[in-house]
Amino acid sequence: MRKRDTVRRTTAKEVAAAAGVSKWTVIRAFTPGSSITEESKRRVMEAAAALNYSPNLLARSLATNSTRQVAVFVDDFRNPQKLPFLETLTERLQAAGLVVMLININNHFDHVHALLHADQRQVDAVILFGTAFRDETLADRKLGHGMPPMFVLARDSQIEGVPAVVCDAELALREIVDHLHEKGYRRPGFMSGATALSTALRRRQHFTDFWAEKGVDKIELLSAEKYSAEAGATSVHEYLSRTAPAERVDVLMCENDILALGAMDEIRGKFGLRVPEDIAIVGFDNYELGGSSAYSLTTYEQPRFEMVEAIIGMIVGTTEAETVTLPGKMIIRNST
Amino acid sequence: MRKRDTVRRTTAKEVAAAAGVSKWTVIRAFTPGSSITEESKRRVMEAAAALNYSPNLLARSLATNSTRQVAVFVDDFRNPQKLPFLETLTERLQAAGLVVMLININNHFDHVHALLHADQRQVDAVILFGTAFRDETLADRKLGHGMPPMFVLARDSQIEGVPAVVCDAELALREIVDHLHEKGYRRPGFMSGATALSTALRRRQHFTDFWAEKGVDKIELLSAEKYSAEAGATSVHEYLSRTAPAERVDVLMCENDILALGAMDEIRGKFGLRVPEDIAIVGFDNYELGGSSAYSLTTYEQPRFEMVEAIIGMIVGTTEAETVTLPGKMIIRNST
DNA sequence: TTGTATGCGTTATCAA
DNA sequence: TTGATAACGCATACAA
Repeated sequence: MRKRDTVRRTTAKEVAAAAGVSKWTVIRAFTPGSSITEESKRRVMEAAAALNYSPNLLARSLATNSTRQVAVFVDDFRNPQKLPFLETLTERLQAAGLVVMLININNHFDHVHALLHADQRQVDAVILFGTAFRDETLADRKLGHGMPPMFVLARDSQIEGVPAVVCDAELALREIVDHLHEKGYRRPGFMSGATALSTALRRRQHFTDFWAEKGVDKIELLSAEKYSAEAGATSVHEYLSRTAPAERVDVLMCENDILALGAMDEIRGKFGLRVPEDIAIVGFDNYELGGSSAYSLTTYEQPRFEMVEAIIGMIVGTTEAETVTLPGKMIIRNST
Repeated sequence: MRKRDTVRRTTAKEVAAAAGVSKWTVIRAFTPGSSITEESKRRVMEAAAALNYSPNLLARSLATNSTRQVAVFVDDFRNPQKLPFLETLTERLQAAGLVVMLININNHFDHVHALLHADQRQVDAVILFGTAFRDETLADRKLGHGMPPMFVLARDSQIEGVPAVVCDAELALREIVDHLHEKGYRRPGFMSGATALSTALRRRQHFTDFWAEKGVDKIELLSAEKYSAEAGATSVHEYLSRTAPAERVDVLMCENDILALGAMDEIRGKFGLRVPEDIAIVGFDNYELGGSSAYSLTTYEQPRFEMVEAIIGMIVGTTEAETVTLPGKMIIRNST
């Protein structure tokens, strides 16, 4: 590992010597609200400026037992929706004096390893911001005690004592189904990404339930296995290939925008069908490109800012955190 | 700030007591290559497992003067290309035993603040992975000494002593211009995102130079100011509105895919023109969605894996790092 | 208000 | 090989 310049960081001790006070007075000058005379503070600050001193956060963390670092676990970098969320997360956390450790959860470094590692680094909190976490492994009792507080973002949490911040799926699906029904669609289909996930199952269940309320019991279920444009295309390709035109769905709801865009490409490009005349498409997330005239995708926007604020409130809050469900916004465009 | 469970992490001292050895022996058991008997190690490891001990990385960092944390500065979350790069970066850094601190550079927290902060946290290195850094401010002498080593990813570096890893722009633009010329285009345009950036200027310069070599001296220059689909659309809209059809470019090269996709939407959607028949489009980055049949965008792919490996090599390397230029790959699709 | 002693949990160095 | 002493830079508690 390359070494930083030989110049060491100046310490409180050195500033103290320069200012002619004890090092504890230097500490006080840098501790808001501590008792110190104006004169002492001024002299310390002058010496500090001259020596280019600033407190060593590492040492502070060791002494205070708080790093002001938050680990964010991500496992799904294919979903471009992650990016605006990461932007908002980092921005708001930084504003709160916290900094993000971005942890890539994958086969080589799974969430159990990651959690152990985050604990070793003494992070103040862990945000689970992925799709494919298996709740059971995190609920493992070995991990139960002494670990940093965990929170789930944009997904359900089945883990005891681990609250989540989610977009209200029931409300979202109700609005979507209402809209589709009103538009006259009657043969709905649902494409899910990861069928093993409780969040995915829940959305699908709401979709089915609300259609049932309207007297539509037959829901075509497609499974893309993953969340990518390619997976969406493959899944719809397989479906259209094996289904006679008269039997096909008239509207396909995809679990997220990326699946929807992939499906749309395949439907129009490879099969020469029209959207929404032959098959209408609905996504979820309101990814920027879905709004382009090339797609004009009807979708549902998660309340990103509110969600991020909520999870930060949980992290910096002092009271016991509880799962929060926030309403999103229906975005109707030309694909339905 | 919420406190972690009252259960404190077990320390080497406690393990030592349980195993009946001194705490230094415990440390040795966890230090590969240190001299310790098999028997001692076994007893320590047993006690450690029973007590659920693992070394505190914070304390280690303070003692060794190395945090094994790398700060990554990002200022441009609109470009989806950031996501795969972040994925590769985190994955490869983690494999090297390093972890990413993701820093959002914006108006409230500029790169000078961020650098000072990263220094306070004693990060082992800083990766500049944005578009709009102003080189001058980072070259400021106040920041010159004692700061962590800095490296620039996917952009030129004008900063003395700060090496960069970039995709070979000269090669890329040569291949692109060759391709376009071969296809018969003769009235080229270039849309840049941020005209103030040296990297942007360089690409444009190569584009102009290579066309000049082929006897084409007139290059239409568009400026989108920012890097977003919307900015690309607005820019091309303004251009087409003020330019008579006969005067228009026959091919428009955009500085990145997002600009290109935005421009393409506008050209086809609002102006009813065909791509590539009326205007051909070229992007840069090979963003996944550009490959969809809705766009089928001709573009240029940066050698992401090689670039990441190169920058990690610089970080963990012992010899003086020098700017590395790597060849990318031309991706020809139907938009040209 | 200011200075002193002690602790945070490791690593580095030396002596046994 | 093992134990002991010092150091990393700051914060907390207490005494002056």
